[in-house]
Amino acid sequence: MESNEVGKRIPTSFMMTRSYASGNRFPAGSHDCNNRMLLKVPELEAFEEELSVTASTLSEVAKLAGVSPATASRVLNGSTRTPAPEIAERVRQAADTLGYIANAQAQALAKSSTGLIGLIVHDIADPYFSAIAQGVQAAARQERRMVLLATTNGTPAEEKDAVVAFAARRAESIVIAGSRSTRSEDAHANTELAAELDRYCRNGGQVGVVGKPILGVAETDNYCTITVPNEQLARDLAQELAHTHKGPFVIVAGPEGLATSDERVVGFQRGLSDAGQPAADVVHVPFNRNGGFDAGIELAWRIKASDQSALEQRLCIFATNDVMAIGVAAALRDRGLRVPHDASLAGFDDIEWLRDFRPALSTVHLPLEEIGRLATLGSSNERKAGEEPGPLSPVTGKVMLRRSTETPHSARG
Amino acid sequence: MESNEVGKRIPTSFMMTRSYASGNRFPAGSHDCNNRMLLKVPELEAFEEELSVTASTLSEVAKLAGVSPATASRVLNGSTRTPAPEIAERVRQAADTLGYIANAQAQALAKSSTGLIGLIVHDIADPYFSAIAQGVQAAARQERRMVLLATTNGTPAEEKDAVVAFAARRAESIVIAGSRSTRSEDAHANTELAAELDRYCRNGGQVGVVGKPILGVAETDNYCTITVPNEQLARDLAQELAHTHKGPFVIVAGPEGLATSDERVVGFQRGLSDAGQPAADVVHVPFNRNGGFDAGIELAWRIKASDQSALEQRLCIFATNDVMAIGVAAALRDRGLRVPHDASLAGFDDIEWLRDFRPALSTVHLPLEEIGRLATLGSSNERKAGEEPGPLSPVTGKVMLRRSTETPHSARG
DNA sequence: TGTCTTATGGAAAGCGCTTACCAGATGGGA
DNA sequence: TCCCATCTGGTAAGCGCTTTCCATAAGACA
Repeated sequence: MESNEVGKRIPTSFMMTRSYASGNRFPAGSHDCNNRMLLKVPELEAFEEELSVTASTLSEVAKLAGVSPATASRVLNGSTRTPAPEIAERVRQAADTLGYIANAQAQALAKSSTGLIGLIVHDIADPYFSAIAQGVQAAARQERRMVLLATTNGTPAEEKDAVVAFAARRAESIVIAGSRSTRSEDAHANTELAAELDRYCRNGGQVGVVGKPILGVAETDNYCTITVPNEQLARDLAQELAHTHKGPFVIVAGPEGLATSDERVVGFQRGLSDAGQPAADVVHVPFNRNGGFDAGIELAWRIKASDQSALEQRLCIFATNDVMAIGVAAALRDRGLRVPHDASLAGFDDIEWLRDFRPALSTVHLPLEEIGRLATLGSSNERKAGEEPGPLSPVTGKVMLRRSTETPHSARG
Repeated sequence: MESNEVGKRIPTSFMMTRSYASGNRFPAGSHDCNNRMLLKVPELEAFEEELSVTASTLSEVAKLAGVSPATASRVLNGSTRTPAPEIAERVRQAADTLGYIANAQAQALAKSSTGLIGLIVHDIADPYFSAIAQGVQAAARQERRMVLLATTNGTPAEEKDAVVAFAARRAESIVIAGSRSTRSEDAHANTELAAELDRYCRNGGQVGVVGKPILGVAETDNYCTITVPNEQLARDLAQELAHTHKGPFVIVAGPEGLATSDERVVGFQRGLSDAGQPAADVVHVPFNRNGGFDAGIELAWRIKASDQSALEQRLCIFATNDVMAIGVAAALRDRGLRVPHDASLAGFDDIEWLRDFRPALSTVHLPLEEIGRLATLGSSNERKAGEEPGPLSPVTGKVMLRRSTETPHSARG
């Protein structure tokens, strides 16, 4: 195929000018200051189909409809001004013929509103986060926005990267879920995250945080926190458990410095103390199923070493989240111990898919999906007129005592 | 506050010209052909902070660095041309001072490449999908792209909407997971979905489908299917089960017309027939936990009505996915029946978080995360040079026989 | 019939970038 | 010393839209 160098200087001959664009990739466009390429007529047929290779543009539609791009825009993409019905129909027709799909990027640039909302989670495969994601997604749909997803493994550095990426994409709001780390080795990354978030807010971005506010971010109107009363709930849980459980308590917690876990530990201890019980031992392990499993192995050892017939020696294990609790349960089972027969076990979160787990796990119910929804809505511009900027409708949880913490009727044997 | 009507006709007085943009929302910009607004000096201080309200632009950086935007672009956003080190440094410095973050929308428009990948799932809270999402996310990160998420509840109509939305955003590829529906009431929506997908492909978009190719989409190079050998695997499973199980089989399937489920049903039946067993009864329920539960209630009834001491009457239940199997298990337990004591139970997918479920569920392992990764990579332009365009590295599953299908040693009682 | 207001379509600027092309500078070889 | 190839930064066009402003047409009213 003979193709001339592209250039506006080349005089248009009888050859047809054709839309070329960058190869045939989707987001088409070329940057020859003149993106028309010249092809010889004989070759034309072969490329007939490629003609449509470039997504059609508003002006193409306009041209086909015989109107100006302004008019086409007005009819196709809602505006205060509504062109005459007859014209509108023609435009719509043209758009249909061409299979026109507005370029959201261009619209975003022109209107400076992207309809994007960024979601940052530790791990989308974790049921805790996927439940929240569900809520975010639902809220986003309701507001006709799209969600951009980023997973970070819980490292502040990656969270920062995600914030930057979202900021670059001009997401209108960012929802960030997942416990903050207060560990010293994360301090630097945390500061950077805060700075980035802060800048994002100052630039008008809205952010919704699930859990603790991120340290160092100015609490502006665009900064909304969905506070989960972890401490209070853990305290409630401990108190309720202390009611029936007479033996020692052990807490299987996440790494020290993981805010959510820490809060739950503190609350639980406080609850014990309220009930006149001695403080619980705390084991720190990774904040996931395997962490729980490892802790469970340890504890199994301890349980076996104790006098298993003495009710006052029976252990009550509190894992700071459900997934860890499951790990603990698996480990105990693996070691031939039974819950609640040989030990009580409680978790936190009330992950939905655990409802069929047996023994049914005592835990603290958190309305995860609702939390996601609130964080999204809270970080939405919709929430402007006449609402307090503070933590909107605080999330409430509920202690759920189930089988896993029932005290066996008789002494164990 | 006194503010004049904006307009270029207003002569600049001693008043300061200030960047205003649309409110103080992030993706700033205004369309007064002149987006400078005039504020009286006294009011100025109050808005001092807002000055930075508009994210800074490349030209601002360029100006500050005393270079042209072209140069700034070249140093900041990688190009073949690298300006002199001294200049580059100055630009970087300026960018830093201004807290410049490139506007990805604008870049996308100019470069016509968005780095976006769209993911369509039925339900992100479903562990099956969240596992796939995990893989997609991982692959996306690897290719430095971002994922846009859409959930559809499995309805083709919403899937179509999602495709359109992604096309509008000029996502470079779309990964679509979740069973296709072949039900007649979905036929229309399916056609539309196919048409949309087809157009998307023709426009150069890449699509990766998990499971069955979508009917009616031309199989072009940009269309990649990650085929899951559902039928074969279900067949394998049936054969293995038939080895030890002597009683009747029942299949708890999703709605008729759900491709994935249908395939598994067909495969299972074939496996039974291979093994010389009569075909299984099929119960159709929703393709989720509750569907399984309902079916389980039914089956419990049937089990109880049968002679529970006769091994030849013992039921083996195959649920076409793990989540349904869990529902069945829950229902049986609810009715006082035990697995595998009173019936065998098998699922499909090998959802990760079921590993701690007891009795351990026999199932077919599918590398879900890998599937997500493959679908993403497969629909990536990276996969261009010298690779077959067909279904790349077919996914392989594996039958996992576990406790839930063990035949009790003695007759039941 | 003439003037004024109100609708309506179009021209064009601009959103924030990238990049083809250009012009000026620099250096090497003849 | 002159010419040419090479390098570098800048200029400006253009990505695909939206929206302001303008011109014109159409009524409204006196």
